[in-house]
Amino acid sequence: MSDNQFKRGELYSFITGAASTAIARRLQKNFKQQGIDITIEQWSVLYHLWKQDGLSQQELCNATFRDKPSITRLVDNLEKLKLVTRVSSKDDRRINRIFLSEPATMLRDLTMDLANQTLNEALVEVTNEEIETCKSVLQRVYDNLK
Amino acid sequence: MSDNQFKRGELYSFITGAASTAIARRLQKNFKQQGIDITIEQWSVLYHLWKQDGLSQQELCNATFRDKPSITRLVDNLEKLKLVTRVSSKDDRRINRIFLSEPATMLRDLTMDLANQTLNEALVEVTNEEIETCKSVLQRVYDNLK
DNA sequence: GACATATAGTTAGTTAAACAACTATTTCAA
DNA sequence: TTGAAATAGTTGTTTAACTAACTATATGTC
Repeated sequence: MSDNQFKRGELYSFITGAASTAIARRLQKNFKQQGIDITIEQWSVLYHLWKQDGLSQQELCNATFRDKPSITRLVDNLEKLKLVTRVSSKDDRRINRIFLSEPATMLRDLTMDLANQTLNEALVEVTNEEIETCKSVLQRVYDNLK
Repeated sequence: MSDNQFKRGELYSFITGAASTAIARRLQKNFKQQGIDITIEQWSVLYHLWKQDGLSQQELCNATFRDKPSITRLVDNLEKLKLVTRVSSKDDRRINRIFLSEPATMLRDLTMDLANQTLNEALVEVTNEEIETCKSVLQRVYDNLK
């Protein structure tokens, strides 16, 4: 294996996403400690609905980088939990708009606080400048591949 | 929602791991195009065995950040594909050592090349200095949470 | 030596991701 | 206006992650 390959090999963590996995696991643990029984994936859907309620499933696909079957099943499970409801659009009956329930609305502030707290735990000893660099690089990586 | 929370909200991508997900998807696609029918998760196990053959399942857990059931099933599937074999240790019969098969050994160079190629696609327009910063930050994040 | 404890791995159940194949509805063009 | 193509969503199948509960083996202490 060439030196070049060896050096690249150190980028293994870029592929595995160890850091984001660790953050997601910690956030899940922090949710659980507060008695909040939703998955991080479900939370990520709620996150976008808190920003704008009534998104279609396709819009949720785009927002969360998930495919349509994934969103179908996440919405299925969120409906079972009575956190959202599907409402078929009158204008275009192919479209389901997803609306937050009262209990889901109430989860917003607490879970956002827990997300901030988790990020603070994660970013100890990381400067704002470094964070900006990471955000910028991760965005470029995403754009390069999409 | 306070300004502070709004700013933090932009760190959403740190939680979702959109960039590493995108890299993994692209690598999977590149494998498939070359007729290589293994998952990225299976590849990540082989990756560590290529560095050191005969690791125990527990050592694979540590190396890949996975829990024991996940490794049990990944090794199950790799065995079905005839890419590895479990060998019970004589010294300590609780331990399985996992050894690469001949076909798995042959996959090494091709898949490493594809991983490098995928990272090159991902890191277009990213400087070496930025990469170093990201690696360092992601490592600190991981260490902060483990 | 015996028993408590720790360690290595497996099994079961739920949730999620990826892919392919499918239905229903809308759009658009001949 | 009709029929092809595009769009929105669902279903089925396989693989994987996480938790909890489990078995088997080893360790260490009294």
